[in-house]
Amino acid sequence: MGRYRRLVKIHEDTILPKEPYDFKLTAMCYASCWDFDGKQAYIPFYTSSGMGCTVASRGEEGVVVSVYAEKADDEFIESGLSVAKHVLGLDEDLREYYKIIEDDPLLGIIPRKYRGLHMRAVTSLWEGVLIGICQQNASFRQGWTMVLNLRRILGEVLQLEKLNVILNTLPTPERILRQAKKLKETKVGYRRDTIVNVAKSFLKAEFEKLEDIKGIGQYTARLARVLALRKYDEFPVDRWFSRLIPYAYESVDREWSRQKVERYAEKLWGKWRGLSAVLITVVTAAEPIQEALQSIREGTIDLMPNKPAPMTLWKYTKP
DNA sequence: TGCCAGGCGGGGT
DNA sequence: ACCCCGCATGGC
Repeated sequence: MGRYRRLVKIHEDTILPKEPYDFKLTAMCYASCWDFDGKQAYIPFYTSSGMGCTVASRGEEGVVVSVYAEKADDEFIESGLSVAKHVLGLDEDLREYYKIIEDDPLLGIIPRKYRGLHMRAVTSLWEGVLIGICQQNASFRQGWTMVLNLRRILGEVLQLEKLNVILNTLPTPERILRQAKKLKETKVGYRRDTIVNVAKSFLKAEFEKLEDIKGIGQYTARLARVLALRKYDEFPVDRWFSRLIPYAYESVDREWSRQKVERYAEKLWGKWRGLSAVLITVVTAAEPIQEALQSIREGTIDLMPNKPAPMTLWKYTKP
């Protein structure tokens, strides 16, 4: 413990993203200070022979992608480039989706004012699940505090040579189990049992669907698949959406059932509904439900408020 | 202080 | 197929 992994630069490339594409907006989406610093996006990844990290920034002709790794090995280059494409959605074609949400009362602002914003994905299903568990029965603020604690206390520490950058990754299942006692310090509370159980299941790879694992229900499983696989054809329904969707789209001031929300989302956004779920949290700044309803009512929703939100988290976290 | 919050499973009906 | 409760933590 306490040791840094030093990574050196082994490759650089420029990738042309599919338009419409805005690098900065995408890189800052749900990014902490370890994921985006205002210019560069940092994307750590694992391979069978060690750790790597891709650093991406906007260049003249496209997105400049540098691969850092523990060894100069082609395996890292391949992984680093494909992880960057996936996480930043460089090959994702949003033209059809943007047409669908053009006149959407919440999401319409994206094709109009924030064109080129894609969801920033995570690198693995495991990471998606970990993030999902931290959101269970917690506010945006508390949930992300837990995620950042997991990284700070249990994560791997990477040092990128010559960049003077140090960043913490989410812990692997192995690290969770090896240091299960330290989980207490991360303030995940009773979610600790779930996290340990899920780590074991991932290590043994002994499940067909995420929902088969105790502690993972509809919401967490769907959110994990949206974030990690860009599997957008399911809507992760929670209490927050059950209040917000009827309020924003039908002026109904009471909660809908999960099934009603799911069917309504399918009608509005079709196979893109999972993406809509994430982007609705982005445009509403993921405020607690009462405040979110108030902002909608008063027409004051703001993507980039002067407080922690999906698009501003990177400014409000400290290493 | 004593609720309450982007879930979940278990145990009741 | 429902309803209800407790679970740990932080914020107000």
